[in-house]
Amino acid sequence: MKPAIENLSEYLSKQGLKSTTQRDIIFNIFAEARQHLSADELYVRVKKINPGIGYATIYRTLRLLVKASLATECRFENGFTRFEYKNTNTRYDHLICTRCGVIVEFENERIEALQNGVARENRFRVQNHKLELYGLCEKCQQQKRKL
Amino acid sequence: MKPAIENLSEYLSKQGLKSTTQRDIIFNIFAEARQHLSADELYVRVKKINPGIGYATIYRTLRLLVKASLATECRFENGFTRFEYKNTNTRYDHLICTRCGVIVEFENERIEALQNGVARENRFRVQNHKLELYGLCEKCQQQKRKL
DNA sequence: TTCGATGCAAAGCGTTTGCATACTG
DNA sequence: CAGTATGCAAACGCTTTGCATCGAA
Repeated sequence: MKPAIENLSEYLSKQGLKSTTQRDIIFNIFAEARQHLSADELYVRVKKINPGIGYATIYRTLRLLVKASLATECRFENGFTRFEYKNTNTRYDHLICTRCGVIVEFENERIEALQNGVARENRFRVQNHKLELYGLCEKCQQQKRKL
Repeated sequence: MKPAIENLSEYLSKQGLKSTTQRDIIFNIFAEARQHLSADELYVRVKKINPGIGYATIYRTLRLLVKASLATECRFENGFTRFEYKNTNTRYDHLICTRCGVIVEFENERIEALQNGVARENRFRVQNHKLELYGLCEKCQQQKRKL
């Protein structure tokens, strides 16, 4: 895992890439959201600020952010893909409610230690991992009981 | 988790659905493969036995198998989707080589116990989970060293 | 004989790309 | 000024669907 570069322009100048209004807008909205966004959700929000920005730029910028380690792409079950702003507080494991879609991040170092053990037994060198627990959040459990 | 129905015709008759040559061929090839197959890989294999079968039938049958709890759909990172034959030996956790794509299944009850603990703390009721460790398998680590 | 299942082709969806234009460094 | 970034629309890959026909019960 490379350390995240905290700001975009640093990455851009290091790579000889250009800083543009669009990239700034997209990155700011994305970073401020502090939640998992789909490309489309991001597009809608960006449009409100600058309606001229196209879908392609959203996707291109998201890929750029992933390369810059400023974002992570998560493909959940049911086909939905979300992007997540990545900073030092980002957790890589998720609880996902299959009813309302709420996502809770968590981290558990004992689980991670066991994962590393499993990898070692299989002579794998782990680069990254993904742990997702699908189920019902508290609210949805209650609502389901009422039905 | 519902218990897997070991054979397809049992499920079909229970649901008032029809048993067809196509479903039999697809299911047999799928079950015999005993490995993760993409819809396309399955299609190619099925074509060899009965070239008349169309893509749509593959997809429709796969969805049927998932409903029947005879298959699981796994969406891995990098966008590839695989279907996995589900029987009592099926493990739900995977080690995935990011270089050659090999998939190793594993199971670790200590990890699962910790997962349940995390869910409980967050008042989630877990329905199913997904644990994927991405990295390099032994062979690919060695090959990379040579380059 | 009825109603589900099939094959084909077309549509759908989310994402990527080619190209001419606009802008940054 | 050179070369990257943009917006648009078209292309893309994978999956689903509409429809006429076929076949199992």
